[in-house]
Amino acid sequence: MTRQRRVILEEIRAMRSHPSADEVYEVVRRRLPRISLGTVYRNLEVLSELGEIQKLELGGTTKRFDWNPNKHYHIRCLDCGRVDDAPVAPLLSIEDELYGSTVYEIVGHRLEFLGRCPACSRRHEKDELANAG
Amino acid sequence: MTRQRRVILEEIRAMRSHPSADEVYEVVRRRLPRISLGTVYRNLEVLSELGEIQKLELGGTTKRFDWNPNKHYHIRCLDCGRVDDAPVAPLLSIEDELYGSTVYEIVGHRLEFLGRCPACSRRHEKDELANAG
DNA sequence: CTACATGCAAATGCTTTGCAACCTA
DNA sequence: TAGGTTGCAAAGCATTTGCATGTAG
Repeated sequence: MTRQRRVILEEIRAMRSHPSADEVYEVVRRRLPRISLGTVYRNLEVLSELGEIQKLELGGTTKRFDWNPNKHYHIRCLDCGRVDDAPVAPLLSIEDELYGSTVYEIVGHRLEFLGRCPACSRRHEKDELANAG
Repeated sequence: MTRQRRVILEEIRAMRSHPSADEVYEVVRRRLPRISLGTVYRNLEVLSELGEIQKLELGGTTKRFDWNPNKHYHIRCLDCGRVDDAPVAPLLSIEDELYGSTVYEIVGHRLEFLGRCPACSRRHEKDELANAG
């Protein structure tokens, strides 16, 4: 556990959001100005393998990281990419529906909700009005 | 509707799989040797906007395309990336669980199953045995 | 004829990697 | 001091874009 790894973990836990590697880098840099982006990527990988954090592969190009390593779902804004936890209980038996009807060995599932956050929702309404007028 | 666009659509429908842009390119190239990868990307985008095909943003780095534009779920092999349809009925009311408990305007959801395809399953078992012995 | 589409190549954005120097246990 | 880790820079990969030319309607 190096200084860099410890600070990265501390900062992610302090943020309590769903930052990209680059966002983690920007925050950690305030405490460790000489840290490199590569180190951040490597440690985010290690920390998620250790089960300290969770790597999120949601839609879009950028991976995100979650201070909370427990299984839960997320909702993502289609306009700005903002991600929040989705307060929906895990679907415990959904995978059972596949037994017998797939050739795959089932390992898990991923559920993501798509929507518009309040800020983008307002902007969107305004655009609609403008287009209608 | 250019020759390129028509051929791309025909080939995706003939494949009936879940090809990446590059895989579409390789197949279409057999009929149109001078087509460019950029054209394939642009047309896949247009065709999915037209509702002729569907763009899939599953986990992993690569986007895939589906000849079937209707909503349905998929299962992806964690080892080789193979993708198949998941024979699970769409969850019609799952989004209702979010009403009132999220600040987002809900637009939809995405569900993906993760597993191991038969080929990788066999390979995995062999590895387990090797490690145990 | 005009607007849109193409081929090509360069650029983009995110992520990974090779390597020598550097810590940490 | 041995092995993992770092900073740096370059490479990798999927995708997008600028631009001059070509083509469909």
